[in-house]
Amino acid sequence: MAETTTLKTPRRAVGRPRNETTRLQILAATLRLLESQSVQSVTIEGIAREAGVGKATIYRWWESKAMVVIDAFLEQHVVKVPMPADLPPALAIAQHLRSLIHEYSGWSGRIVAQIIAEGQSDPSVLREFRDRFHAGRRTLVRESLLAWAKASNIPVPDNVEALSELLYSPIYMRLLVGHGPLNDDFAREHISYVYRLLGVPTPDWDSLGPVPTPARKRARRSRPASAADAAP
Amino acid sequence: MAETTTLKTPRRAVGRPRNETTRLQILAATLRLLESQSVQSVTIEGIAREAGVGKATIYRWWESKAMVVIDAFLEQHVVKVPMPADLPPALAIAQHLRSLIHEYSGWSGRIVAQIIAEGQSDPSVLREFRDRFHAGRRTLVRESLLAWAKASNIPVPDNVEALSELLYSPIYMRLLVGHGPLNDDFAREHISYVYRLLGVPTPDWDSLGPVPTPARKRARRSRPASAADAAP
Amino acid sequence: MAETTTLKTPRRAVGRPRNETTRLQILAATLRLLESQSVQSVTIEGIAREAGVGKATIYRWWESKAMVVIDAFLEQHVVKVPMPADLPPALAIAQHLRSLIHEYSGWSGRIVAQIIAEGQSDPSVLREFRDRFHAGRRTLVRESLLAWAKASNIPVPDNVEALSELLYSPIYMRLLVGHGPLNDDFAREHISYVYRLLGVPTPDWDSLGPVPTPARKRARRSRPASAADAAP
Amino acid sequence: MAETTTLKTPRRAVGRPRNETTRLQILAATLRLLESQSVQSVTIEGIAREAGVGKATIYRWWESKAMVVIDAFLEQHVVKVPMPADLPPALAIAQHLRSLIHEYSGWSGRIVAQIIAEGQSDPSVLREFRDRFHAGRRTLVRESLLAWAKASNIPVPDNVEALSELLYSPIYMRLLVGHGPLNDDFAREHISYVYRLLGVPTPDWDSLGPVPTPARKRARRSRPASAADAAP
DNA sequence: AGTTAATCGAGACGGTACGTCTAGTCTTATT
DNA sequence: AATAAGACTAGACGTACCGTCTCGATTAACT
Repeated sequence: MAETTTLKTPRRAVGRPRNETTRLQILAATLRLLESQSVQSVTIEGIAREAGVGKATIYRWWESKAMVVIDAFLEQHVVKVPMPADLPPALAIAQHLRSLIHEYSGWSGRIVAQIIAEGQSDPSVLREFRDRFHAGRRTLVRESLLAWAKASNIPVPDNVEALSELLYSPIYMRLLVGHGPLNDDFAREHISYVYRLLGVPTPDWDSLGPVPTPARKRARRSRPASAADAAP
Repeated sequence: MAETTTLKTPRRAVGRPRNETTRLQILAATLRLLESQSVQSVTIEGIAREAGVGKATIYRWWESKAMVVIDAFLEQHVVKVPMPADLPPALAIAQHLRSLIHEYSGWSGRIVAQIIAEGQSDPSVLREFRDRFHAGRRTLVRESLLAWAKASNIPVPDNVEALSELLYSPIYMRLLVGHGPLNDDFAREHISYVYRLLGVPTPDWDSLGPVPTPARKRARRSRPASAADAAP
Repeated sequence: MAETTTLKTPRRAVGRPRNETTRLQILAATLRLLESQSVQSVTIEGIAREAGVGKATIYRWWESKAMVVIDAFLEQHVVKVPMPADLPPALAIAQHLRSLIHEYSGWSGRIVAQIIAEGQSDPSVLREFRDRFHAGRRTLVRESLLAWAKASNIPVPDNVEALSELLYSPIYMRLLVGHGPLNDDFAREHISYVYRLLGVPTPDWDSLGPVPTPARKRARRSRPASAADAAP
Repeated sequence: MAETTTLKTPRRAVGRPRNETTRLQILAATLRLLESQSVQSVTIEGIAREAGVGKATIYRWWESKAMVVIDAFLEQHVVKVPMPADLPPALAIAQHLRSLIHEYSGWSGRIVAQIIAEGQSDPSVLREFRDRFHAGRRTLVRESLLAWAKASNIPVPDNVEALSELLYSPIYMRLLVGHGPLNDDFAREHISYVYRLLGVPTPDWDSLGPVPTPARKRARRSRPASAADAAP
């Protein structure tokens, strides 16, 4: 990404240095706009206006609107969906997926979906999405799956990604195609079926406790655009 | 929607009737543009120009650019990915998925992905996509799965859609997130793992024959925008 | 004009004859629109809509919007500003001019001004205006002036039109340029000065009675556009 | 103390300053178009195209097409019709009117007429016309008339404007209504009749010399629309 | 009574302009 | 240098009319 490179190179900071406040204003303004608009309908002009910043400043540091959105989203999205460390792999993964589904059912899901959407006509956005959203999560899950495979004898494929994909894809497909809701019923149905296929007992849903809603700061006041509104 | 006007109703047909040629010109022009541009970068103005048609004519019959694209795509997409009727369910489904993966690896996939992308900021587009692309396919697969379940004793879930989703989602996710290629290796890997989980022998890949490439009319001359360009 | 020609030629009235009601509907609709809009902002489309009539019907019988407006205006403008017949020429002319000024100070004046305005980019409109509005009035005044010249010995020019123009022009100029109001003070000032120059006693204003406001049917509800709103 | 200096200059001049070249391009393009089209048929889009300028730039600085036309016209109309300073009032006024008639008989007249026409549906245009075309001229004539009145004993009215109007109006009425030509014969006829009424000897026409055609830069190549094409 | 020709409503259609908006780039003054 | 402000070209937006053009349905006068 753009502004993260500055640290690496001990650049001779000639001239006025970059104003960090400005960067934060831009990201904050972007989030503010995303509370009530879709990524598509947000414009760089609009962000500049909202942030009280020159358009050129945005163009200088980000190569596209979607990149600003990604930065803005990650800036506040500190509460990433974690992989519970204190549970056995089977439960940890189940809980993780459940949290993800819950997370994606709201504002965050809309943003993620719209970032992927932007990526369909801009490969660099999609790459950025993969690198900064996806890669980490994927690694996390792979490790959990490998641990699980070592502990039990579930039929893991040669390429463990195939199983990972089996677990993840239905969530993303619902997020993007909206052919069904992203709720706890779906979570249970999906997870327990896969576990059944794996020959593993369905985790006791209630013992997992409530969906960990870790202090959502950003209320989804008026959802942006709202695409995938469920379906029969 | 536009041209789906119920023919059964003996419409008053007052005023000058719609010109079918014009409709076809618009759809043809749209396809022509989509060969070299992304859906996002195609404009209604551009379609009108290419088709030699007034903008208002497009606005009169379609409520958004994406709707035109959907119509245009379906108009030529006569070669839908079929469900082979002469094969046993297990093989038919495998072959069907394989065809779909192949189909989505090219121009069609890019268009479908970009339609879904448009849908992220316009619910009606997503709905239209589901109704006209997805619903039919889904029904087809469900019936095949039910036939299969009756014939063998694979562990079908209560809701057969859960299995359907397991089969389909990884394809759509690759299409949209681009974390991996949509090629025959993926097809084999994905299908054989799910079949293994279902306790069914992996279909003999070679006996399925080559991917049925049924007379592709529309060559993907210069791919539109190209999003999900593989990944590490 | 269009529909007046039919009478001359004993045209082979084959086919469906023209519908007189339609013609009246169009003219009535036009007047209705002119009560709240300027001639410029009235459209043929709008007239057709208001009259519940096909656009082509208007195009068939009138060659431009302005022609419709002229017809519509004259249709109701039966109460033309008359030349009082029972008064001596000096008084008749004074009274006539006074009436005209009063007439032009309201809705009628706005319409006349806007017809002349349309005429600036369409010679045929201006010609029509002259033939149907102006010619009659001009003749009337010429005759009165000649009668007056014969009766008294006012210094009439070789071309009596020059005097006519002196009397009329200031009214039209105020109507069109709006550098001053069109009210009774102006009428008095203007007429008495010209009469003074002619060596004729100023007519006794009060003896002329009130401005003859002959049963204005058409209230100027909301004036169209209103241009010449007086000035210092 | 310090901030008083900043307040001195009212010109904030923040942001990129206006490009004067652009302004001139727009006005030049407007004049170029007006050589072959009527004001009505000129469009802002057309001006932008001709000037090689964005539409928004025009909308930023002018509130209507007519305003651009007024600016463009005045930009080149440096050769205003002057009031000869070296002649006695009677002759100066005669010469001035004669020049004006000559001026208005061509391209300039058409433009002025069409600006007034635009003013009939847009009060601000008419106001602008009065302020920038008319006011100066009016003042000039009033002063000449007052000087004349002081020098001789012509019957000037209480309000000197009434006489001014008598001299000017016939010219404007011919310009706008086109019931007669704007040529030297008309000039002579009109002026000599008014002078006769004023009890002043008709100026010796030939001694006035030819109509001062002061280096017309702008040839009227193909007249715009041509409205008031004389009349019987 | 049937034929014929024109009228009329409705509205589709290719154009064109509207006035607004945003994309990116560029210019100036300020910090 | 970096920044805010904003001018600038370019071009799409969606709407409104233009004037022309089908349609189908009427409506008389003339076969």
